[in-house]
Amino acid sequence: MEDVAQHAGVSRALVSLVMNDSPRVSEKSRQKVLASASELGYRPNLWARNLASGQTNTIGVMLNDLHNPYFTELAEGVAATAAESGMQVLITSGWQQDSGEVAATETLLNLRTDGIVLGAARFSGEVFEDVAQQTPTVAVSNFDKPKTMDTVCNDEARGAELVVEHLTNLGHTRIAHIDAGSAPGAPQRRRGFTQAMTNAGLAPIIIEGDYREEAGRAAAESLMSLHEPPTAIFAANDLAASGVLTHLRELGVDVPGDISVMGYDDTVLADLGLLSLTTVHQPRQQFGSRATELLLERIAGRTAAKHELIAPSLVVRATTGPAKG
Amino acid sequence: MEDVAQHAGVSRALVSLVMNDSPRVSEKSRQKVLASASELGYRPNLWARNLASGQTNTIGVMLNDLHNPYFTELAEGVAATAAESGMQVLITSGWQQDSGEVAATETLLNLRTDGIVLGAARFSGEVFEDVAQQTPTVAVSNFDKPKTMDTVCNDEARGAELVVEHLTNLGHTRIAHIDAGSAPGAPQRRRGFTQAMTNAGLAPIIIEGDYREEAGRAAAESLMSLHEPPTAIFAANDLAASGVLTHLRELGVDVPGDISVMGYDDTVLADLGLLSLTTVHQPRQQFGSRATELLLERIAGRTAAKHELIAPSLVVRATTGPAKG
DNA sequence: GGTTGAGAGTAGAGCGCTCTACTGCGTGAC
DNA sequence: GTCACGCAGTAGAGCGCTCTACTCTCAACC
Repeated sequence: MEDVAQHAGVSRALVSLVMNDSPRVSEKSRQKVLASASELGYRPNLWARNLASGQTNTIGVMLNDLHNPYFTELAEGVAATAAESGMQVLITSGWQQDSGEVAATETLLNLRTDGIVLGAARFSGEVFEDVAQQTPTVAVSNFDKPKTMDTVCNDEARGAELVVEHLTNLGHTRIAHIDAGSAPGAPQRRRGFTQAMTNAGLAPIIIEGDYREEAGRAAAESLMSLHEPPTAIFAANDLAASGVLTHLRELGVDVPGDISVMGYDDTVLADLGLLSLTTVHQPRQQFGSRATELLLERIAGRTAAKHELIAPSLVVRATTGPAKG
Repeated sequence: MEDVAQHAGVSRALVSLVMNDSPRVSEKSRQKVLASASELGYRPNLWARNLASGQTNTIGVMLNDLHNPYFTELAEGVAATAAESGMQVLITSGWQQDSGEVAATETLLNLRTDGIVLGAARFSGEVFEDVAQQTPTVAVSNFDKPKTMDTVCNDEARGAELVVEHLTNLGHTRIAHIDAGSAPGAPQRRRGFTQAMTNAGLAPIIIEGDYREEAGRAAAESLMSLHEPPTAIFAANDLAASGVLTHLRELGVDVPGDISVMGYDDTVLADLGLLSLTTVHQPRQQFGSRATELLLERIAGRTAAKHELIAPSLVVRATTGPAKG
């Protein structure tokens, strides 16, 4: 910077003004400085800039896992909205471990980003509430409503309701849900399912499982060996639904002629030709962009906590049809 | 920091030493400082630390796209290897745009990370060679061998060779390849295929396509309407292979009884029960970790460029079998 | 008792920038 | 001719840390 100032024959302060697009600079000196800068290959040192200005113009995003499209689409939403307000985005990942999440968050905290969007899988409340104490924070997750941060989450109950509505409209009454125990989102989904079934005057059938394909396959096997198998299966997620479809195909059961199958999440799998899975779409990017909007509000000074639910939508493909008979 | 020093009754310098685990500190004052620090909720400001120390202990990773598991697994490899040497990893994404890639790289450059791993899709050589001029750089991509940076890339030719070997061993002679034009990796794959076929004394059949499912479906349609359809199809990637399988199922063609199908990449799709696709596995994490090793060497002072190929491997599942007849 | 030296700690400059308060200078009003 | 004011630019302190060079203390040794 010193060099640039000298080369252009001005003060360091003026270089700084130019680099920050200040209006207080005449066109002539702006050109002069810009020319010298590019000639000398000068680029402002962000560390120094942020240190001096006390703000980083950066939003930190902590994601549980980069493999999971759920989280990366979330990040994409954050990036898009952040870009609109001229903010940078820095991503750290917990690589699927709780301890990694904490370390990754710690990194962001040390970096003094203006705010943090948490894409944590599980919510170790204590830890993260501590974070929220120190910097504006918005969490995208399914958990309680902490006072120190905002939350954005999928309306899982509504999602389960959409499933039940769709299937009952098709005339199904014996509907089974493969649940995923205490995995993220699963309890809410299960509760929503039970509620919606009860409201419809139907008896919910629930079978244990998890979010993996093998679990779907195993659950389908149990369900099909029942005295009176269900006519529709609502899997924990798309991957589990894939397991269900695999097993049904092996049995020679026609989908959706004999049995309807639904997934959840609307991942890339659901759209494959061989699956064409009817499923529930979560607007993941919207989670990210809404979270960022809330974060910007917080950075601007709001302190009261907001908690928002975002409504999912139904995507009908080829695995659901009228109930048989 | 000032506060901590005062609270513990020591100098700022000592606090700094404690925070950096210096051996020059007595156990007693270390405890004292640590206690004060946690009591006051002090955490070192990374910006200031890096500014003062002139090094960041951080590796930057620029990825073309976070959606693509190829890139995220690459990042995972980087993170794992970087962690071993106590380095932090910061990720930026180009969100699938060439301009985004440049901007994301620029961010890392401004951040003065100790080095950069480039996970660019296309290689706009000029731009990135410029980057490599300014900081140690390793690229993971399929392109030429620039002098200013190291490269790690998949041995696409070997991958195609594996495919041809596998299929010819099963007795196939009419093998078609759906290519993906000039998409990343595709030309190398096509060349490898042609070469391997020629070496085996067979005539390569090549049909145009791309990396999407629909392209696979369309290509399969063309191939099956040939006077003498191939007995094996090697798709551009797993997604295209899925399109092929979808079309073949609609036609009632038995896979692998009538026709064998192979994908490429070994993505999560390939392992789905309904696909069970024989494919070629790219050790993506290994790309990342090897790239990081090379980067660390460069950071340590090496300047001569190294260019490494990493060998893929065959994953046999259920879509390939002996040639009919 | 004096010297040496290792160990523990400190002072203070400096990293590369921003930002507040200030200086000149030219212009227009009276 | 004088004063006020706005514009362009500058000086220099300070952001929170590290790091070099230094001091001080105390134990060991001759």
